[in-house]
Amino acid sequence: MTNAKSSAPPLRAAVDGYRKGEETRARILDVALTEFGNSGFSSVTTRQIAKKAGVNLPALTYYFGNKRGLYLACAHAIVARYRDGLAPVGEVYSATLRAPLVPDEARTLLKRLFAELARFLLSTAGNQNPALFVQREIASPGPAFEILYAELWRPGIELVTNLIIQASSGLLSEKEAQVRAVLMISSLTGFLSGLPVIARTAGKADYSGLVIAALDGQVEALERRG
Amino acid sequence: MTNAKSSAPPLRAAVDGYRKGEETRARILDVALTEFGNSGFSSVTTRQIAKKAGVNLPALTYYFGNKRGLYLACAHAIVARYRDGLAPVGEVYSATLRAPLVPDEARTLLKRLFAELARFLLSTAGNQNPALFVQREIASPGPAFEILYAELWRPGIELVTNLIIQASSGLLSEKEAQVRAVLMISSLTGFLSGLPVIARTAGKADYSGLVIAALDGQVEALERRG
DNA sequence: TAGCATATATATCAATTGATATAAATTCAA
DNA sequence: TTGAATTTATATCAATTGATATATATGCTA
Repeated sequence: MTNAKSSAPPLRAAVDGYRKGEETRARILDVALTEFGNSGFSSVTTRQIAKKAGVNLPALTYYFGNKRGLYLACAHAIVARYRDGLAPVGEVYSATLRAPLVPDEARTLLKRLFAELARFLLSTAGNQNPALFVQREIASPGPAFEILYAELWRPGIELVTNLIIQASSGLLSEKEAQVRAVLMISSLTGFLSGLPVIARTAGKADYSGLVIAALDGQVEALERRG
Repeated sequence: MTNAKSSAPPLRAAVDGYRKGEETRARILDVALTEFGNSGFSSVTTRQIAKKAGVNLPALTYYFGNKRGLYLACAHAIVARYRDGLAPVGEVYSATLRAPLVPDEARTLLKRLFAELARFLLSTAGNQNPALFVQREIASPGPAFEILYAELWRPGIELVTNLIIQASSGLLSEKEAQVRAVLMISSLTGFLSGLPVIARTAGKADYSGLVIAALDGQVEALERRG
């Protein structure tokens, strides 16, 4: 006996037969991703989301249980989106685990990693900014903190820290490398936050090239032996 | 005729005779700074603030008009705090205006500026994080956006951009320099957001030295002629 | 096409929240 | 000390918000 009430499905899973339902589910999630990402959990009302998604209020409950559930679904979607978007650099991760790297290899991997990350974050369409969502949740922990911390933030920092240590041929301590890792990643997400504001004065150009160049410079600037 | 109701002062200004009032006003502002800074405008309720400040609800209205007014007062307080905290580097600002700088001078000034900024931001007591407040407001504009943008963000970016251009002896374009400026400043504020999370695994040590060293490295890495 | 699971819509509830009317208490100067 | 200005407290309002009970419509399969 798992559930007393077997009528009225408590939650709609992401996979099912009925096509229509999955579409509206996706539409709601899409809007929620945008709204929560831009304004945060408590600034957004369920009615706003329902309206923008073209559904009525109980639909949110029907598909996601409650507001918190919808927020968590967004977090999971973001994690998945990162995994997809950064699949090309999956090799980087495994490479660092395989064996110690020559410093120059580590630098190359770092550059590739940040280039891919910058491209991914700067290209996400529909003014959905997954990085902003994550940043907000890290800065002031909400319902989705644990997921995003465990699935994205911590592994990301660890990977970059590890690569930085190897790029410096051990010149940098774990702590020093960690500080640099956080600074570099933060610079990217912070840049994204500032982008709409920058676009006020400067044009709304494509910044990925400039950002990648700057990050390359930072990698190059890491302490090296000799 | 400025005001129909001359009874019941519509807002308590910051300066007045009555001592007690100014104290509670300051206490409310102090709590608001912490709460808004940590959680943002709409996550914080006026009751929370009133309770933590040891006053009752109408006190907020009495001193600040409404929630928005209190939030704006926080923004102004933050601007003032920045001005005070960064007074030592006021010279930097005037120096860049005086005359063109030799690249090495610009680098020195940049390092000093970031060192002071890092020290200031990493040392603000009472878990009040002015940078987080500003960052949030820039990332998703709220009632205090215009103030913080005009008084802090824009001038800060412009100053750093200007210094970076001079440090690179004109090798970097305005846009390239601006990207680097945003990245560097963002890295610092982003680091602050992540600090509580970092302190989870690593200790809650004093990071200002490490951060300043890393930022120095970034300044040193700026393109230079020859 | 019959019938049941799925999906959408209406109306409404209870709690929270920002705000105010109003009264009591306190402070300070003459 | 008196008295007016200032400050604090009580009680309450109206709007918003998340959530649900309930009814209707739609889609899929046998």
